[in-house]
Formats: sequence, structure tokens, C-alpha cells
Amino acid sequence: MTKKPEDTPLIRQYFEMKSKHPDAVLLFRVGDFYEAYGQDALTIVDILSIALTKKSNGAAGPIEMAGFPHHALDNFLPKLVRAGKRVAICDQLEDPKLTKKLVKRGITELVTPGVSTNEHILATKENNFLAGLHVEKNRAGVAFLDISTGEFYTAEGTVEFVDKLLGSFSPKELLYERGKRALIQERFHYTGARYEMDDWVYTDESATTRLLKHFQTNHLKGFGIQNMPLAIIASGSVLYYMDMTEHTQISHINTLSRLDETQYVRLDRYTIRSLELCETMNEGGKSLLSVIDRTQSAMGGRLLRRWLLFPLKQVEPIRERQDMTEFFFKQPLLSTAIRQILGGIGDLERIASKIAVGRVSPREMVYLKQSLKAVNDIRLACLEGKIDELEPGSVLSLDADDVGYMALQRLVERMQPCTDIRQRIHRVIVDNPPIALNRGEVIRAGVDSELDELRMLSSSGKEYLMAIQEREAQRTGISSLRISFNNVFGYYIEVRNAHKDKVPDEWIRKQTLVNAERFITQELKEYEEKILGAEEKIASLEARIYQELATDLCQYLSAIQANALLIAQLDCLLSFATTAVEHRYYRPIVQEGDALTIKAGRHPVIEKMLPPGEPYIANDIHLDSTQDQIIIITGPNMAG
DNA sequence: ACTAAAGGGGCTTACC
DNA sequence: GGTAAGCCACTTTAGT
Repeated sequence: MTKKPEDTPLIRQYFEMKSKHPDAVLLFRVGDFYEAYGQDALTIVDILSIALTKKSNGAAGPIEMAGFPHHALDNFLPKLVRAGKRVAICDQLEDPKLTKKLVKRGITELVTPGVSTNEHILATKENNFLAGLHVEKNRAGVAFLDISTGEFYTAEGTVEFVDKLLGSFSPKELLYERGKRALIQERFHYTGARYEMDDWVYTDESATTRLLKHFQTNHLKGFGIQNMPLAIIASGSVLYYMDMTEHTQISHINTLSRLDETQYVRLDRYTIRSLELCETMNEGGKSLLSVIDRTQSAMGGRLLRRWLLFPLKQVEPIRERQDMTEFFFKQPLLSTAIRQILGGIGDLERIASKIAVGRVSPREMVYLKQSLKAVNDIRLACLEGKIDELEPGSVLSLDADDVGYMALQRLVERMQPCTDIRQRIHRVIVDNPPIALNRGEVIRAGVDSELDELRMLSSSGKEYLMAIQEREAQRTGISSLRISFNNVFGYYIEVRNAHKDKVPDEWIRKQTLVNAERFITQELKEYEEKILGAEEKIASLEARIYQELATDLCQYLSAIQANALLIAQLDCLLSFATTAVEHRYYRPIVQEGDALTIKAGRHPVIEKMLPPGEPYIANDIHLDSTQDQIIIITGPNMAG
């Protein structure tokens, strides 16, 4: 009888984790490295072009292995995701020092094309939507979620309508019920990453429960979807997927917006593509978006793209946008000031999301503080005409009766000063913190007395080392004697070879370099212990205080998000005004009816693509539903 | 400018 | 029997 050769405990642990997500590549944290074994090793070697090696695996014989240090995850993870892989990240869950056995490990995140908070995977001015789809007969429900910004939308309607939404949102990943692959392939024109989930997820009850629990509410009326069973199921399936991919801290997803069929012109994917709204079909071309995008902020950029893909249908909201654009057009001083301030505003939406998922960096926190201050500056500039950024102390006189200004005021008044958040961050975090939170200098002095004491201890220890250096230099007569630090020996005394003979007997030689020798002494090691001990405590204390602040900020997420949306709108409107000035665009008169009249019209993209010096020949167009229903345009089809 | 070692777990091998 | 030393991906850093 032959016994099946046993894997070693580590490899067994790997395949245990692997069995939870068999369709994902598993990156397994072992010490400083993320490792993959067996088939996964072969896969990542192929995608990442790294070396294949092997790991001994007891009686079962060596197993394929590949890996990279944990700090390189940001480089490699996006490559795997872009190659269409689902990647399960498995981390160590306990301190290896506290156990003699194999360290406990667990999957902390499943990264997929549609679920990513990693900025190396995300495009700044583009959303990263995950879509959930549910079809029944001729109708379908759909939900779109961008976990990196917290935006969550849903809709229900004919298959044709939902297919158009898929075209406009262009999600990076599509979820649907297992077994419906053929049906979905036949009815929808989606080509990206897809994932099938169990049928029990697609029941009204399971979805409703999930939505109510997530939003902590008693009914779905507040979202206006109580009579949209397919939309409810689609939305619920998306939330289930968050759970499944270990994204459990998602309090930034705090509302579900119903996409209203009646408000927007529906564009299908062919129209979007052939009009080259966002992307061009040929090399070196320009999309309409790239020609008109003068937004300064990331969220403005994302909103402009959405405005372009969801053209308004109703006259009133169009006019309101036009009024505000015209106001900016007529106020170059204010516009310039605001544009400048906008340029200094960070990605509020994505910072808010990072706070929620617990991955905000110290530098992002300071950026948040500065950005919220900038929001308030814009508020004051628009409401009171204060343009300190441009000319300190000067105040513009704005026409209070201007319809555009009134609309702008209504928008800006909703911005929140967020003084609380700004003060909290300011009180706790230093002005120029490091990106990462590992070795100190993040928390401001005076925040915590224990921290201050430890810092004193550490710095006085260092001062004492300098005193030792001076004393020993005098005692031995070695003037070039230096005390310094490295990770191998800690603190040591370095002596140039020229003075080798003057070294006292009690010094312990540790290392010989080409033209110097390194020694330690009893005294040095004693102080080293004090200093390193203090530094270790400083690091853990700082981390604790930092986490407290980060958790505390979670209660303000919706205020930050509200500001982000208002800034995005303002940014888009200002971008329109900027483009209008630059390209000499005119404000079209929009009214009910079906006539279209263009006088001396120019195609925005073609005009930009002309070689320098070549004039654009503008042309007139008139179309309506009674007299001039058809016109024939000859030549290259570039009339727009 | 170039090279070698460290980084940290787990496993094997060598040695007492 | 236990313990110490060697190994291993990639990147960074220290040392030539």
C-alpha cells in the first residue's frame, strides 16, 4: 500500500486558503515575501516575468514557487489584475514571535478587476465600476458600484435599456447568476471580466435583507426602488460580492441612487464609440472628452465623463448649467481664482473611501485637511467674492440678480466648512508627514504625553551617544572616531585604519572594512537598547493614535463626499467656461421642440486636429420634423 | 557604476 | 534529542 505523500504544514495551509477561492491566484505572505506555489507560481511567473524556483515540500517533493517582497505588491498586483486575474491576498494574522508553531494566516482581500482600491490599478479621472446584473424575461435590473469612490447606482428596465447603461458605465467586471452565461452573452454586449455567483444570491429576500442591513434602514422606499425587484436583486448581489471579497468596511457606500430613465438621453455603446466621446478609434486621435476637459480635480474629471455619457433631456437643468457656465465666463477673475484653488484639491472621494476601508496614509490625511480648507476658500470666494488666492484682501462685487450667480450660490451654500475634521487632523498630524506610518514623526508633539516622553528619551539617548563619541575621541586621541548606526550591528564606533593601534583593549571588534574597523562597547549597547526600545514603543504608540483618528473620521464621510460632489460639479461648470473662452464656443439656446439650427458650426474635435494655420470652414445646419427632415452630407463623415 | 547582502518566514541539512 | 546554518524569489541599501 502506498501512502499519498504528505504536504508540509505550510503548503497544506496554502491549499486550504486556495480552496476558498479556487478561481483566484493566491498570494501567500511568508515573512517579507508574497509567495505562490504550484500552478499559481507558474501563472504569476508568466504574467510578472519573474523567476520560477521551488520550495521543498517534504515527502511530496519540491513544489514550484515564485514570489516577491511585500513592498513590491503595488508593482505586481496591478499587473496581475490587468491580466484579468482575480487575486486573493493572504496575510499573517499573528505575530510570529509569539508562536513556535506555524503562524496563522487568512485571506484579507480578494482583488478583482471590478473591486479595487489600489491607486496603481485605478485611473484618476475614471471610475472603476463593478456591475451586478439580473435578467428575467425581457426585463433586467442592474447595479453599478465603484468601491474606490463609494458611488452606487441602480436601475431596472428593458434589456435594451440596461444594455445601454452597461455601455455608458463600462464596468470593469460583471456579476450574474451561475448558468445564465449564454443568456447574457446573447442579450448583452459586454466583453470585460465576468463572475458567476450562486443562484440563492439572486432572490428577492436575500437581496432585500442584505440592502437593509447594509444601509441600516427598515425599508427601501428611501431609495425609490421598492417596486423594482430586479434592481433590488442586482444591488443585493453587488453587496454580497463585497462580502465575498472581504470588503467589509464599506461605510462610505452610504446611498443607492436610482438612475432615472426620463432624465437622460440614452446612448448605446456604438454611438459612444463612433462619436469618439471618451476614446478614439484610431491612433493619435482626440476624443471629445479630451478636447473639452479642463477640469482641475479628479472627481471633476470623473463627473465630466459622466455628464458627457448621460446628456440631459430636460430644458430646465440644462439651462441651469448654462447659467452658471455663463456666469463664470463673465467673471474671469473669480474663475481664475477658483481654478487655482481647485488645482490644489485632492481626490476627496477616494480619500474618503480609504478612510472607510482603513487604508488612509498620513500624507493623504494632511491632503484631506488642505483640500477641505480649499473647499471652504471656494465657498467664500463664490459667496463673498473673496479672492485671496489671486489678490490678497481684494473682494469682487458680484451681481446678486444674475441668474447664474443665484444658481451658483445655491450650489455653493451646500458645501460644508468641515472645520471639525480640519482641526482634528491639524491637532494630531504634523504638517509634512511621511507617506507611511512606520517609523515615527507622524503625530504632533503635545498630543500624547507618553509619546513626548519616549521621544525625549530617544533623543537624549542619542545626545548621550554623541557625548560618548566626543569623550572617547579625547580619551583615545582618535579625532576621526565616529559613532553611527546600521541594522546589522546597531550602534558602533568606527575607526580609520590610520588609528588602528590606539584602540583600547575592551572594545569588541565587529567588522573590518577596506579602510576602517568597527567596534562596539558595553556602554554603547546599553544605550542602544534604551533608544531602540523607546523607538519601538514610539512606533506602536503613533500607530495607535493614528488609527484612533482614522476611525474617528469615519463619522464625517458623508460630509466629505457631499463636498466632493459639489466640487466636481463646480469643476465641470468652470471647465465648460474655460473651454468656451479658449475655443470661442457660444451658448446654445435650448428650448422644447424638435428643430435644430446651427449657424457657423464647428466640430470641436476636427477643429483641434487641423494642421496649424489651416482654417476651419464653419457650416450652417437646420433640421426639423416638418420641413427639413433629411440632409445629405457628402465627403468624409465628420459633420458630427 | 557595480556587487553583495539583508529583509523574514519555513523547511532541510548538518552537527552535536 | 535539539539547535544552528543554508536556501529562496525581488528590491533596496550598504559597501566596494
